[in-house]
Amino acid sequence: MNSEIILIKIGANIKAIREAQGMSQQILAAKCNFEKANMSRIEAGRTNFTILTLYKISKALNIPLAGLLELDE
Amino acid sequence: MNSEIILIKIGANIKAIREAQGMSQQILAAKCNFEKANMSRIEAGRTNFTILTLYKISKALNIPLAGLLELDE
DNA sequence: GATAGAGTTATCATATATGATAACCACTTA
DNA sequence: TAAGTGGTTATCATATATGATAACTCTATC
Repeated sequence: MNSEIILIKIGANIKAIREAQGMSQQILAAKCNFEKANMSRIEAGRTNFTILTLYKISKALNIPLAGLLELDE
Repeated sequence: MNSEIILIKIGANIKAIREAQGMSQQILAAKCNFEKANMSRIEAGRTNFTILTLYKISKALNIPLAGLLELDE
C-alpha cells in the first residue's frame, strides 16, 4: 500500500467516525483547536499529519488513538 | 495525558517491539530508509513524527499501524 | 433570492519534521 | 589497545505540517 493511499484511508476513517457521531468538520476542528479547513485537508488525505494531530482528533472523537488507524492492510 | 508523554509512550512502544524482535536501531532505521540517529530521536519521544514515518516503522517491524499506538489511555 | 451551514481549495507565514553528518559514550571482543 | 556495535545528541539545510484567512460551491431553509 503506498503513502497516498494510507493517508486517504486514515482520513476516511476519521470522517466515518466523525459522521457516525453526527459531528460536523467545523465542530470537530474546533474541539481540536484548529480551523475546519485544516480538518478538510486531513480527512481528504492531503497532508501527512503528525502524531499529536492524530491525538487531538482521537481525544475530540473520544476514541483510542489506535482506533483511527484501522487499514485492513 | 499531555503531548510529551504521548510521544514518549509511543517511542517506548516502538523500542519494546523492536527489541522483542532482537533488532538494532541501526537495522530498523535502515529498513525505514533513514539514519539511526533519527530512530533514536523517535524512540526517545523527541520529535512529533508523522503518520507516514509511523507507517514506515510499522512495515519494518511487520506489525499493523495501530499496534504501535497502544497507550492504555 | 437571500441567508446560513457544511465542506473544499488556495495561499501565506511560521514552526518543525526530515534526512544527513559528525562527534560522542558505553560495552564487547579480538 | 584498537576496532566494532549500539545508542545518543547537536547541528544543519530543506521540505512540509500547521494554523489562519478568504473565496468558493452546494444544499437547505426562510
